[in-house]
Amino acid sequence: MSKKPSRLPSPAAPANPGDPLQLDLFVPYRLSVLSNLISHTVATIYGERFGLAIPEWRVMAVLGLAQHQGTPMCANAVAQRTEMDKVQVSRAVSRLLTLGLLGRTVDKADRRKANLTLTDAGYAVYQQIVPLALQYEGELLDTLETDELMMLERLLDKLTKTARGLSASFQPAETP
Amino acid sequence: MSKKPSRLPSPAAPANPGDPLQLDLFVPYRLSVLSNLISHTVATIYGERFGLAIPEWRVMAVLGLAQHQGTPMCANAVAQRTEMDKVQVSRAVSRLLTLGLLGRTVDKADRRKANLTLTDAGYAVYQQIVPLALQYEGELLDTLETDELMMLERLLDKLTKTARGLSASFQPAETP
DNA sequence: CCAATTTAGTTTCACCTGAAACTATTTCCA
DNA sequence: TGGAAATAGTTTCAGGTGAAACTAAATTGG
Repeated sequence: MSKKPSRLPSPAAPANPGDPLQLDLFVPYRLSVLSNLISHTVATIYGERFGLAIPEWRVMAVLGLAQHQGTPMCANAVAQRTEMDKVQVSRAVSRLLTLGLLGRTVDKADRRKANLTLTDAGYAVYQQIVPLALQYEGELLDTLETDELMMLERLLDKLTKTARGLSASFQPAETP
Repeated sequence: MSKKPSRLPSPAAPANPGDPLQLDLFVPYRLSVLSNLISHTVATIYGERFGLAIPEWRVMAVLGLAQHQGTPMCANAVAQRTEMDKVQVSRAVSRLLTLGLLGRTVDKADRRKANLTLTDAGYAVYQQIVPLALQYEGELLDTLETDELMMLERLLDKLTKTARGLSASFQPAETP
């Protein structure tokens, strides 16, 4: 008849005033536990075998793809692509430079920018990590049926979009 | 004919050697972005209005429920319930004690333990936060259809279970 | 019984992290 | 032009965090 009863079988939500909240039914909490669990495992894999932390791996991941496509990237572009902030990228890049996995060349046209590329050593590491990462993802998703996998994709997209909206609406934004 | 082609429409997974990995199709990465986005917003809400960080709120959440059920809890039980480690719990508890939101009484029978309870002030804060938390969750999930919501539940459970298994298998476990 | 082990919880240490301040360069526009 | 504002990237600072060491109490078994 009407639209939809605004989440009837709702997760944690009795939503009657005075009702308690059960943490392990609370979606933000559950997502956080899941995400931390995965990140921890993945960090262990990268860390033990390659001495890389997740931010470093992410930088390499986007640069590896850029390399593949022949498009050099500057730190700022990496930051946008990875959704990390520029401080994190700056630090990850400097560690990767020290490790000799990255090269940096100041842009001729705009000397504030520097193009980042994987060195041969960096690309070799990249080519070792990619299959490991995909293998982990594969094992994680292996118990899901095809329809569940499709829905997971869809849910990640929808929730991320909604969460972005809520983030913006809760952090009022400055009006200078 | 056979089981299932082992994730055909797989997310990030071309899985052919040499193929690149596209970060924004990689499920662990996407989950991390989503979870961070949500945690950040939620932390802002709790932080601005109550001066509480997420670990503190989690401790209060489980103690609030325990209170509701008349079951007092010690720090260790809180740690298990929240999936935080005991260090984190210890710190959160001591901050909450300082804020006067928690009371602690050393257990008569086992003087290593201490029962933790929300003070009246703590319970008052708890009762203010719960609706805010549920409201945030509600808004986050509001765009989902009923079937999507049910699938979300199921996916969180399945993935968490699988991730736990993978975590164990990647961190060999000690054999003393 | 009492030494060895286990358990509850705290402290230490070394590192990570985000926000804000800062430098260097470029762009904008009066 | 040339000074104000914007942009790329780094550094600083003030916490937060986990692993490991530590304290205190309780349990175990010889």
